[in-house]
Amino acid sequence: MKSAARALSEDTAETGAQQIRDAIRDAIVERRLSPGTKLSESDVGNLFSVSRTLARAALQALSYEGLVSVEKNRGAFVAYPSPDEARQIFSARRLVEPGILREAAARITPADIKRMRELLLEEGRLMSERGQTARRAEIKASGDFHLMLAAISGNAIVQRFMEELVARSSLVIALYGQSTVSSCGHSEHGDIISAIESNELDRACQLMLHHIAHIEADLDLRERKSLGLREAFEL
Amino acid sequence: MKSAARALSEDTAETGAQQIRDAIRDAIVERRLSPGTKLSESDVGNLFSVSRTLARAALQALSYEGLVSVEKNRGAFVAYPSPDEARQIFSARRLVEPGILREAAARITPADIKRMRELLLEEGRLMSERGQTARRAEIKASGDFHLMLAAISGNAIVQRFMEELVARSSLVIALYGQSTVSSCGHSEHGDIISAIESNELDRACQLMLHHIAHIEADLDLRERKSLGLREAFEL
DNA sequence: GACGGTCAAATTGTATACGATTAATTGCAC
DNA sequence: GTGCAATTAATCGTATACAATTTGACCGTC
Repeated sequence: MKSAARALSEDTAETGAQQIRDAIRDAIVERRLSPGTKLSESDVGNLFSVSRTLARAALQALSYEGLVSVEKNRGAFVAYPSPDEARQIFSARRLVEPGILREAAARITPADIKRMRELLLEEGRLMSERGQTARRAEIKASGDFHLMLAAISGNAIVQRFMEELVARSSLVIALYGQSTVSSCGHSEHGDIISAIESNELDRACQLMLHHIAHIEADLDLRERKSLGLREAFEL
Repeated sequence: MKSAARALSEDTAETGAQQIRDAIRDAIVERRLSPGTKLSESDVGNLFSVSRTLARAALQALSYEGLVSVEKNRGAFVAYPSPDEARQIFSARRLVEPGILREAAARITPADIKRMRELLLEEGRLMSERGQTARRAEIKASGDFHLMLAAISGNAIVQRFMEELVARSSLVIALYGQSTVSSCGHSEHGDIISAIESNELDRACQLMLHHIAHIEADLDLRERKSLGLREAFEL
């Protein structure tokens, strides 16, 4: 759907920096790049065969999305969200997603529901598969559920906001997630769709809030300071 | 409060591009720059005595906030939100602001209330004054009310989102606003504070929604398509 | 005189170059 | 051998330079 949105606006293809940005973002969201990894401008540039100018632009863009943090005169790193940031991310999701759900439910079409069910199926299929590739695809699919709702809501601004929140959630889960299993309770997605379909709006919102709480509950957000040397050895 | 937030993070002062970005943003929000105005990279660079590199970075940053639109190979322009975009902006505000209000109410301190009351006083004072300078200050103060609530909510992510929404709202009002008077019904701000103070949370939310609806109602969002050539001449 | 195409001016897209800041390594003194 | 200081290497911050694209003008032709 992203390519479609890009196609219709034609020259929104813009500059090559966008492609690099998207590539790096995907790598971060799919957790091929770990939080804290240094992203040197030269390295990024060489990797994509462009100058530092474009690499820098891409990194700047990612910093606006909160996926990388650039420190003055030090460089860019894959963001390493603090426990507090993590809480804020999920707090923001609890704030926004019920509203998105209501908007989406008001505009959803049978075709949309069909596509969402297909996405769910794909998600389930990936869940049962083995291997890193499947795991990464699953991570993406699980986020796509929430993004698709945002897309259906028809509000591009809120949609972009959700894209940021979902991406950053992935980082948080990578850092603080405990269970090895999927980031999202898969069945909960299906329940939400069903509730929407049967017009039980309030219940759908409740399910959504529970779903988010469920994800957050799987995190271990204890403040393990970046280098707790003392405790790391003196235990 | 912005300078305070910047001061404590110290080297978040970052690059000179940030300053340029802020300066242009202020100019847009205070409506010294009209929607559609071209922002040539060279001109911006010369104006601030920096190279095109920094000017470009600043414009890119503003485009992420939706305040300027950069068209490939054509340049950057102060954003000219379409009626549909305008509706999305206010729809997003209706979606987010009640939640912000609830969060803020849960954490607000007497000191916060005092500061907000001071802001309200300042707002009222500016409202009675004459002149462009006062008008611009009033615009800013009226937005600051909503931003302060977001700040009190303690969620930096939601806060940033609100900053974007408020800034873009200013653009929309500049374009489609009808009444010459202030962008926001001033008294409504006071009512909201009072409701929060007396712990009437639901009523505060209702007031907020009405307030937003009130702003939107003052707009003339008839589709005057940028170049409705046909209708413009064939009538 | 109107239409079409070619050319020139201006502006953006990208790359490279240079200065500044930070981090690391080496060397020296203790 | 340890700790500090100065130097070196690497990386970022910014400016400049060149290539590509667009825009408006000029000119010839119909």
